[in-house]
Order: sequence, then C-alpha cells, then structure tokens
Amino acid sequence: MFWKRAILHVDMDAFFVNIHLLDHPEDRGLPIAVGGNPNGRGVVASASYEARQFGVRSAMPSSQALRLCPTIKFVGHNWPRIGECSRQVMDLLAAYGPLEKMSVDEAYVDISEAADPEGVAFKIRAQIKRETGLPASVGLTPNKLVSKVASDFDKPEGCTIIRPGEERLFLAPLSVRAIHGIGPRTAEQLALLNIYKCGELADIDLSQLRLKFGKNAELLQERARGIDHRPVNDDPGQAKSISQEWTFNDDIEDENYLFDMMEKMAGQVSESLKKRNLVAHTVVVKYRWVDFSTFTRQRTVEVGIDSAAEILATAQAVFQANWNGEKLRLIGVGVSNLERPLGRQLTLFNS
DNA sequence: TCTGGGGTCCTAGGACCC
DNA sequence: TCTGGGGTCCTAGGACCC
Repeated sequence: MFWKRAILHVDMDAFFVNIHLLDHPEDRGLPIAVGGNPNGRGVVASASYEARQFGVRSAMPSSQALRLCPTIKFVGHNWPRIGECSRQVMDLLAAYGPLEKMSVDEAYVDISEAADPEGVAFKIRAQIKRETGLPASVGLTPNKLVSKVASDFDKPEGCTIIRPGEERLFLAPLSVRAIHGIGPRTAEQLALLNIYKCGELADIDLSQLRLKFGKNAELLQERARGIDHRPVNDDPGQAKSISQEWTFNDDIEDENYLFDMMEKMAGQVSESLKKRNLVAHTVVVKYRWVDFSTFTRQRTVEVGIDSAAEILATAQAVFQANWNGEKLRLIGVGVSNLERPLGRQLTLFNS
C-alpha cells in the first residue's frame, strides 16, 4: 500500500488515571476518578474504565459521579508526574517525524517518510507501553481529521488504520459529533436538516447546506467526506493568552476576599508571562454569577506590562467599574495581546 | 443534579481615521 | 444638508477542544 501522506494520531487512554495506577498499583481494578472534590464544585477529569461502567464520564460533576458510583475513589491530579510522563511520550514520538502536540496526552506525527507507516503505527503503540507502562490508542490515516477519529474508534489500546481512499466510507456511519469541531450547537443545526451521520452530511446538496452555514458549508461537507489538507505543524508558536480562574466552593460577595484572590492570580499570570519573556497589552477579568451567567471585561494599555502589581491594578480597576456587589461563583484574571518586549533590541540598535 | 480550568478561533458592532 | 466606502483596533460573547 502506497501512502502519499501518513498522519498518525496518538491519544493516551485515561491518561491521568493510568498515571495514578503506575504509582498506586493497589488501586488497579477499582473505579477511580481523577478530578475535583465530590463534596464541592469539582468535575471529573479522567475516569477509569471500571468507573465508566457506572456511566461516569470526564467533565461530569464529581458529585454526580459519586451518586452514579458510590464506591468510586477520587484522587487528585499529580501534575509533576503528568508532566514527566507527557514529556516521555512526546520525546519518543518526535523521533518518528514532525510532531504537533495538541495537549498533554495527544499528538499528531507526520510519518509520511516512513517506508512502512502501518508497521510504524503498531510499533509506536507498543513502544509507548513498553517504555512508559501507559496504554495508548493510535489512528493512522492520510490526514489529521480522519486520524483523530480513528484513534478514538477502538479505545483502549486500539490501532485503527484507514488506507488512502477509504476515508469517506469509514466516516459515513459515524455521528457528525465524531468530527473535531462539530459540537452540540452545530449538531443541533444539522439535525434541523435531518443530518445525523457523517454520510448524510457528505451526501447532502451543498446549496441546502449553504442556507444554514453560509461560507462554512463547503468546509463542513469536506470534513464529513474525510478531506483535510492541514499540515502537521511542529511549531507551537507563542502563547496568545494566559489566564487563571477560580470557582469558589461557596459563593462570595466579600470584596477583600475577592481582591486577595485576584492578587494571587495576578501573581501567577505575571510569573507565567516573565517565564516566557512576554508582556501583555490587555488585562481581562472574568466573572461568573450564581446563576452561571458569565461575563468578561477587559482593558487595553499602551505600554506592555508583566508585573504582578500592574496586572493587579488594572484588573482591580476593571473589576470595580463593573461589579455591582452581587455574589460571585467564579473570578478570573487573564492577559492577552501578548508580545516580546522590545527594550534589549532597541539598545543594541542604538549602540 | 450542577455545571473545572486553560486555551484557540470566529463573529459582530462601535469608534475612529482617511 | 445629506451622508460614500474601506480599514484597523478594541470589546464582548460564543462555539469548541482537552
């Protein structure tokens, strides 16, 4: 089989849970969830396959998970270990070709140069298990879009290969929600046209699709047909925004307490900016009221800033101009409009 | 029954300028 | 007195993803 383009998508299985099990083998076989406090406002980040049998899913409120599965064991995130394992997996993958990291537990690798891409797919999955002890699923197809679907097709520890020319047939029976970028809202819109499966979206008359989706119609249909020309991009580029937010266990209206929180968050945002050698021109404050309605208010400043004091002062000014004293369930501080500071280069030019 | 945290990208309207 | 078109920047919100 000749592969003009061979794109591998690697997706770690229940990553956070399986890292926990590496260090706590005694928990193997139990229903486990990594995530927030079930007595507070936490959600499930990752659930073991035993917990999933009870209907527990990621992004589900922890309290609901506890109700579905009263024997479930909640454990916290071990961020240092997660970072370590992620790095180990990514380093291993980078040896095979250009690597695009999508998150701690997911990446694309362009293995078009390999003599036998299908062999490489199996080899990589085995190598990850051997060297890290962690299970992964992989999808190999001619493009990113279909590989992403393929890696999810046979979890856990799957290896799904869709050969050139088979993309459209593979997608046809699957829900449109399987396509990366089609979420609940878009699926709802498609349902109004009686479209539920990729095959139906692939076959519908384009002019009908245009009525609802305008210039996006063409792209939407191409996706459903398994067409995707996006290259694997191994340059992550510079961050576009940095933020910190916090949901309170009990709704807060104490201004001093809110200011203390903002001070902590401004400090962390500042640290992150400095570590990346960036300055920000815009400060964003985020609020969420008790009824879950959410607002953001931002202010742009002429001179780029990175200090905790400047970020805090701007955030507090924005906050005070917009807060009516009502109870909040969340507050957040962030920055955007980021750039490299220019000071040094200018000095060099002048000398 | 309640709904985290950290991001990216897109759209739309208003201000402002030429 | 009536009233163009285009471009850029900023703000705010929303969809979506892991």
